Amino acid sequence: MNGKKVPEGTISRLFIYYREVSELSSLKIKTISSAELGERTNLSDAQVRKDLGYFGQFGVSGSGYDTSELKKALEKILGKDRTWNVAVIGAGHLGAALLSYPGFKNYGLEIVAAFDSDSKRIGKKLGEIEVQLISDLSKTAKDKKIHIGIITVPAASAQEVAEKLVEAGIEYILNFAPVSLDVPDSIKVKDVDLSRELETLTYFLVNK
Amino acid sequence: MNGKKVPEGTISRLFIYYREVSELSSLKIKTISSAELGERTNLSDAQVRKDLGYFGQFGVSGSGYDTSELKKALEKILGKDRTWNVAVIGAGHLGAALLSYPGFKNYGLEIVAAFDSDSKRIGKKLGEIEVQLISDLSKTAKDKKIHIGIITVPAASAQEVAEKLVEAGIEYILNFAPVSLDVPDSIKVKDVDLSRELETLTYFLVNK
DNA sequence: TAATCTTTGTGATTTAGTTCACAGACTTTG
DNA sequence: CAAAGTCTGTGAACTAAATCACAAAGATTA
Ligand SMILES: NC(=O)c1ccc[n+]([C@@H]2O[C@H](COP(=O)([O-])OP(=O)(O)OC[C@H]3O[C@@H](n4cnc5c(N)ncnc54)[C@H](O)[C@@H]3O)[C@@H](O)[C@H]2O)c1
Ligand SMILES: NC(=O)c1ccc[n+]([C@@H]2O[C@H](COP(=O)([O-])OP(=O)(O)OC[C@H]3O[C@@H](n4cnc5c(N)ncnc54)[C@H](O)[C@@H]3O)[C@@H](O)[C@H]2O)c1
Repeated sequence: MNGKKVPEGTISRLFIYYREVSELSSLKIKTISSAELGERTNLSDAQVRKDLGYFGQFGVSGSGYDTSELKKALEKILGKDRTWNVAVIGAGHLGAALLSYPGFKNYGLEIVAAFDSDSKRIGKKLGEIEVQLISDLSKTAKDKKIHIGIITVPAASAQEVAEKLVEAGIEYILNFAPVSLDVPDSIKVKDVDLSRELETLTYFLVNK
Repeated sequence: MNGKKVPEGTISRLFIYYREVSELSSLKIKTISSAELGERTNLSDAQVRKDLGYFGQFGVSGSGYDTSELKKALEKILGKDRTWNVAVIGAGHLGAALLSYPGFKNYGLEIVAAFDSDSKRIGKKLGEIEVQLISDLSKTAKDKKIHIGIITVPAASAQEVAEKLVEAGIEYILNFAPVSLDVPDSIKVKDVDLSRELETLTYFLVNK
């Protein structure tokens, strides 16, 4: 990697390239050009090359990228050699959908715990995970080495839950509640605001 | 609105401002400055002013924005005076979570139909919606004036479903499947790639 | 009503990210 | 093996978006 700052968009796209070359490699397709890879991912050839360029030189002039080598290189860059433990807070509809999704494992993500405040839900199994009382969060987070917390509680409880996650030592939060969370700078939060994604579409529907 | 092109990020943030001033207005808080509004939404005061500036002048020097007036102005800008009909394709875990979410209504979004290809699911009620066979899509889309389609089918079926949505005359797609969809330029697609959101977080976990 | 304070609206500046474009590396063809 | 063709890697140019910074408008104070 050269010294330059890597845009977050680049990181996100590397995961797309990774999926694509994994597929290609398993199909025994040996090489691919940046143009073809861009074609398959709806990105430009220049974008593909520039993104990879932040981390080194992986291609061969005149032929392109060796799929299995690029796959290996991306695994190293992206920390794909290990699994990340995740906790879901809020075992409602959305939490249940996430807990039942087997696909995360393929991406090196493992949901290892689920929490709720509603005593009626405690002890129930969702997927392979038994729902625990939210007060166990701190202890379980440490025991199970949980790195990421997903907030799927109602908006009104989200800030409170975020604070509990911070207290439990979790530094990365994926937040599905439609509120702006207030957390220390050291904590990275990503918001997934589904209503807003849809609403934004409607604007373009009106103004096209 | 002045003639300049409005960034998509601005549109998305307007919905955040809208939520906030709705809340403030209902709390009988009469005015708010860009600095305070920014504080509450984790955005800068300059960002707030610039975003609103694309659409006109809504503030008063020295005191700020009148919450109920700004709310009304945003309603107009954002097309909040009407409801948008939405269809969910794929009545599995994620589709079920979306169908059971009552919150969309508050945002002017109404899920009016759900489709699946699995005959075991047809006829079942999820929330208030009965799951229909995917072959009914085209007719129902027209009858119910559906504008937006949400894809919650497995990755392998997503492209096929996207084509059916296009065929049914739907122009806006929210895609949850982790694949790049190939659709005509006139169709607007937004991807919500949950695995990738989480994976992107793990990169920063490794490289901090 | 004058002086002071607050806050907007917006050009100018800065920062970030994408696309261009081409020299040079490697491959293929005849 | 030389000529033509392909494709990478990367500065340079461009585009988009965020932040700055301040004049002007209005509010507040005394
Ligand atoms: N379901 C959707 O499709 C959808 C769509 C858009 C946004 N969201 C957002 O996602 C979040 C979850 O939605 P949902 O449909 O799963 O809601 P839900 O009501 O089905 O589930 C919420 C769960 O959180 C639990 N909970 C409440 N307070 C808690 C606390 N303090 N600690 C621990 N658990 C607590 C509840 O007991 C419940 O089980 C909400 O913020 C919602 O706005 C959901
Ligand atoms: N559940 C999650 O938390 C989660 C997380 C990340 C990504 N996703 C993605 O979201 C999508 C849906 O996930 P899910 O967990 O709800 O899956 P699921 O298997 O529970 O549901 C998929 C549904 O789609 C239906 N289906 C399949 N092919 C179809 C077709 N051609 N036409 C109509 N219906 C069809 C199936 O019958 C099934 O009911 C997948 O692409 C998945 O990768 C889900």
